[in-house]
Amino acid sequence: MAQGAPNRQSTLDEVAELAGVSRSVASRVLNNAPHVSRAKREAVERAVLRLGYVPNPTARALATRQTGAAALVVSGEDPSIFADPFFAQVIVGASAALEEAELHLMLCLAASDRGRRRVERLLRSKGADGVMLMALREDDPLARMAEEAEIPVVFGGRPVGLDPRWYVDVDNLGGARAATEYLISLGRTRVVTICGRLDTEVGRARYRGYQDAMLAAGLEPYPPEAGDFTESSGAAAMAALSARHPELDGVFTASDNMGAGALRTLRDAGRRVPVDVAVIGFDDLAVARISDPPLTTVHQPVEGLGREMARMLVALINGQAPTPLILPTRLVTRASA
Amino acid sequence: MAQGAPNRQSTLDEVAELAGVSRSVASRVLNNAPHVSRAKREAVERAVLRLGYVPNPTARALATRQTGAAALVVSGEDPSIFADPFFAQVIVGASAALEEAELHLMLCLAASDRGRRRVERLLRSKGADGVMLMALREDDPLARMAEEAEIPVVFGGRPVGLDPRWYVDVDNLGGARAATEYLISLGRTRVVTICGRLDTEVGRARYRGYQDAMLAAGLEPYPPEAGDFTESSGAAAMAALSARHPELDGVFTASDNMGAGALRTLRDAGRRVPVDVAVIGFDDLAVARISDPPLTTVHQPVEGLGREMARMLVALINGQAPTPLILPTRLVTRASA
DNA sequence: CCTGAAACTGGAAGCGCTTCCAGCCTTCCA
DNA sequence: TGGAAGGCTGGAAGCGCTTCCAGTTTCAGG
Repeated sequence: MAQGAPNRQSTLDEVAELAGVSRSVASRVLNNAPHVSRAKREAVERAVLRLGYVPNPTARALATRQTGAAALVVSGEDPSIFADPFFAQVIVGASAALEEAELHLMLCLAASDRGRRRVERLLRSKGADGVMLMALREDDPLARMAEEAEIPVVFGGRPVGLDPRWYVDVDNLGGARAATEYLISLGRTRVVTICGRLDTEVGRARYRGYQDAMLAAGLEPYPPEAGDFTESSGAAAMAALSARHPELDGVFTASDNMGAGALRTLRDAGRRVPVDVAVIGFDDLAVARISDPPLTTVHQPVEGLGREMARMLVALINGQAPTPLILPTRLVTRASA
Repeated sequence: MAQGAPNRQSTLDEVAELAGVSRSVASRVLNNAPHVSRAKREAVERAVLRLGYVPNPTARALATRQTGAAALVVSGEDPSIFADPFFAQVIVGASAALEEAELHLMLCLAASDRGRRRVERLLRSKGADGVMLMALREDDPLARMAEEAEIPVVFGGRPVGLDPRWYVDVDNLGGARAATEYLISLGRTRVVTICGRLDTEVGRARYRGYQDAMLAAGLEPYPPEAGDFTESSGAAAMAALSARHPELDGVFTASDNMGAGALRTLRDAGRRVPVDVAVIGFDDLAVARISDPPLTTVHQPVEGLGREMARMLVALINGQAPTPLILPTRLVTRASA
C-alpha cells in the first residue's frame, strides 16, 4: 500500500480533514506562513504525505493572481529563425534563472499573425506574470502591445526606434568596433562588412561599430552589404562583395553563420583565409569553432543574456526597479584573422 | 478615447451587466456555445469590445480543469545539452502543432535534481494538460514518474529499457544501416563507427544499424567507440580510432557534430576526406552543410519529430487513441562520402 | 488569581469562469 | 386556440486555494 495512489487528485480540504484542522491552517502550513502551532503543522505534513497531496497550481493562481509562469516571446516572420542555436542558449540561461524563482517558462514563437494574436492575448489577459521579448523588428506590432501591457516586460536587445524601460542588451557596437579595429591592427585597410538586417537594432549597431572603427582609423567605411544572419546569406553577400570590391583584404561579418558562409565563398573562389582575406564573425557559436579555418569572432554572453533577462523580469515581478543592462562582448582570436 | 483602456481587468460579470444579460449567457457567447439568441449574442460582443474584455485564463482553467498548456520536458545532466540546435528545431515543430490546438508551450529543462522535482510536481499536480518527454537516459527517474502520471505523456524517442505506450521516434536503426551500407557500396571495407552514448536508445540503435549492415555485407563490425554527440568527443574518438585501426577507410558517426569533429581530426592528421577516409554523419543539421568537406549524412525530420509529438499529445488530450510513430530517415549525399 | 497582549484558529468571502438545471417563452401544429 | 416541443435564460453551485477577520486560547506579568 505505502502512500496510497489516489486515483482522484486529493484536495486541501481532504488534507485538512485528515489532519483534523481547518483548511486555512492547512493552507498556511503549505505556504510556510506563521501562526501555526508545531503540532498542527506536523499533523498537516503527515496528512500531505499520506495522501500524496500536491496543490493545484491553477487554483492557487486564481486565488493569488499570480500564474507562476513567465513567457519568452520570440518574434519574427520565419519560424525557423528560431532554430538558430542562439535562441536555444538564451533559453538555457533564462530557464536556469527562472527556476531559481520557481517560475515556469512559457515559450511563444510569434511568427504567424495568429501567433502574434496569442501573444497579445497573453499580455492582456495576464496569462503570465511577466514577459521577455526578443528579436523585435522595426514596426513590430508586438512592441506596441508590450508597452501597453500591464504586466512586466523585459526586452532582449533594444527594438529599433523604441527606448524600452527595461532591457538587457549586448554591447554590439563595442564588439563590432573591436573586431574591426583588430582587422585594422593586422594591417588590413580594405575592410568590408557583411552586416545583419538593418531593420534590427543588432544589425544597425554592429554596422555602426564597424563604421566607427574605420573612421577612427582614417579609413573610408564601405557601404553596408546586408545578410539575414544565415550561412547562405553570408555566402551570397561575400560573393557580391568580392565582385564589387576585388581589392578587399578583410571582412567583418555580423554573425558567425554569415562568417561561415563567407569562408565558404572565399574558399570556393580560391582566396586564402587569413592570408588573402581575414575574416571575423560575431556571436562565438559552435560553428565558429568548427569552421575551417576556425573563426575569429566576437564572443557575446548568450546564455548570460537569457539569464539576466529572466533575473530582471523576476525583479520586476517582485516589485523592484532594476536598471537596464548592457552585457560586455570580447574578441576571441582564432585562425581566420 | 476609443475603446477605453480599463486600468483594472474587466470581468465577465461586467460584460454581462453592460450587455444586459446574465453571466451564463455571456459565457456561452464567448465559448461559441449554442442556446443564445442572436440579439443577446451581439449585445455581448459589443460589450466585450467596449470593455476590451479578455477572459482570465486561470479562472477558465480552474473551471474547466484544463490548463491550456502542454509541456516539453528535456532531461539530461548537463543543461547545455539543450543548447544543441536539435532541440531548437524540435521546439519549432512542436510549437507550430500546439498553436493549431490553441495550447501554450511550457519548457522544462530538467537538468538539476531541483528541475526534476519540478517536473514531478507538474506531472502530479496536472499543471499541464499533457507532457512531451525527450532525451531520457537509462534509469532516468523521469521515466517512472511519467508512467505514473495521470496526464497524457508522449515520448520523443524511446527511453532505454522502456516500452512506452505513446512515442514518436526516428528510424535510427534504418538510417544507420543505410549509411553504413552506402560506405560499403563505395568499396570501403574497413568501416568503423563513432557511436553515441550507449546509455541512450539513439546511441544503441545507431550502433545496431551499423552492425547489421556490416554483418549483412560479411564484414566484421568494429567494437563501438562512443562519444557524447558533441564535436569534441567526435574529434577525440576519431583520434583513438585512428591510433587503434590505422587501416580504416570509412567512418560512420552517430551525429553530425561528431562527424565534424572527426573531419577535424582527420584533417589535422593529414588524411584526405573522402579519398583516404569516407565519413558519414547523422542528423543533417546546419553543421553538415558548413563543414569542410560538406558532410554526407542521414537526414532526420527533426522539426517533424516535434510536430508529430505535439499532434499525438493533442490527440491524447482529446481522448483519441493514436498509435506510436516512427519517422523515416534518408541519406543525403555530399562530399565527405 | 486577574488582565492584556500575543499567538492560534477556523469560518467565510472571495479569485473569475463554466455548467447544470429548472423555469420561461416562443413557435408551430392540430 | 390549446398545448407540446424545444430553444433561451439566469440562478446557483461549484472548480481548489488564499486570506481577512473575528473569536478563542495561552501565557507572562502584576
